[in-house]
Amino acid sequence: MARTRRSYNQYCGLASALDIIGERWTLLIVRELLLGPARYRDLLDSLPGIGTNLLAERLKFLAEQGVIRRAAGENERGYELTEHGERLREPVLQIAHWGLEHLGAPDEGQEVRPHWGFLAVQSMLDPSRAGDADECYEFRVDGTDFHIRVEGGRATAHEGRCEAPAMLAVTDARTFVEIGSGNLNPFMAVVSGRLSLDGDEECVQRAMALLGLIEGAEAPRKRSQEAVEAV
Amino acid sequence: MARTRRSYNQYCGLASALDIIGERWTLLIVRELLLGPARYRDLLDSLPGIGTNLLAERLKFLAEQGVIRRAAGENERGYELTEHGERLREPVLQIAHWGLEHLGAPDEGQEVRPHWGFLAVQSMLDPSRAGDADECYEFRVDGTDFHIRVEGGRATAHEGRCEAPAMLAVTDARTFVEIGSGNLNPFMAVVSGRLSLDGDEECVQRAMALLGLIEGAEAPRKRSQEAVEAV
DNA sequence: CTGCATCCGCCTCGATACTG
DNA sequence: CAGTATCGAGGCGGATGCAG
Repeated sequence: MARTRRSYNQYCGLASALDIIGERWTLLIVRELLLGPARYRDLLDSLPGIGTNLLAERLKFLAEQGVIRRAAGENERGYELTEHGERLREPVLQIAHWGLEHLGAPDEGQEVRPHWGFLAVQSMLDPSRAGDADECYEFRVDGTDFHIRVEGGRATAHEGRCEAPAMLAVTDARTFVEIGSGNLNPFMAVVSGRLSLDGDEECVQRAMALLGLIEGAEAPRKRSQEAVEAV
Repeated sequence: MARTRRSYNQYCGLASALDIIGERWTLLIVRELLLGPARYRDLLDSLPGIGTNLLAERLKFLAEQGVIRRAAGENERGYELTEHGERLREPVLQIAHWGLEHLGAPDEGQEVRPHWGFLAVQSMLDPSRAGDADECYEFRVDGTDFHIRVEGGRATAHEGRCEAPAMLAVTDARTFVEIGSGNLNPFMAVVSGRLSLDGDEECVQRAMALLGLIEGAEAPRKRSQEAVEAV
């Protein structure tokens, strides 16, 4: 007897979306796949506490709903987002950005993964702050490398290193996310030796501004795009 | 014995956000408050199936976390979003927009509320499509009125009616959301008498285009703002 | 080893009854 | 009207088993 899945039974876009991605762990699975294809074991490792059965069931359901698919690549087996799932990137990044403010100092027993730093950077990136510069900033977080490329007034995040970065930041995942959360000032982190910053001073300033880490210092970050207003 | 709240225990913005707004019903409560302050009873009515205890607990927790507060207004008692909660508007609207595609034809037993139509409009509004026009479009959905004002290249949604609307749409909530979901063509709805459209033809066209209902017809809607790209 | 399925204790959820 | 208290049902978390 096919168990009938729990639903809000509301004819509303949000309720419909939450029927799909509103269950426990689901958006965290999407988060992992936003950072690239992943195998079953990778997902288990990045989601400590999830039951193996739950992960399997979530994956199957998300595939049925067209949010993810089994990666077709030869030696790149595993799961990946479909285009439909990929369209969750923007809202999920914005929610991640919102949630950064709720992070306090890292607690014992709290898991951290270097690639979450990559996610944090993507959520902090404010494209409207990209100036006329044409340069890139590289980050090395616990062995996971990524960079931001500013080009033609657009700022984009990419995996891996880049050539001739205008700024190079080296740190551990915990420190990186703690800076993003606003609980740790990046320059304090340098002073305490937890972060290494190389590059021209102005470039460093631009990189920090691009991530909303300076200029407005402790003020709550706010995305520039206020698309819709309701009164 | 203070019960320790369930948490993902991950030092990550998204996990932190989901610890707050990831539980069942929570984002639907936020949805209701995005549409304006509401009393306890209003929320119960708009969230059929929620337990009274759950609603009370969610409200208390959201207030503790600074997402909502008890409305201070004299005769406007109830709950409302804080500024912090208000910053969930953009991502929540985008998720609602994403979920619209999953809505099929309205099912028996599915609840509909007129103000969800207002939400759908806000999620469908693509500000980049606002042209040079200076006009407004009025909607009357099962007695709930709202309008879109296009002015100075910006499109904003508002409650209530407007003066001299360039377009007036009158329909019921179910039909309205069904059109937004892409399952019902607005002109077919007019033909079948479920929707009444008044106004200059060009204005109607502009209004439909603004909501992504024509031009690309059945193609999946897509927000114009691709803020961050990851490769 | 990967990708699940099964089983079980527990906690959250959903519905109802009850109180200020 | 605005919640609190209570309790059964079911989803979740963890351990284990098993097929490819």
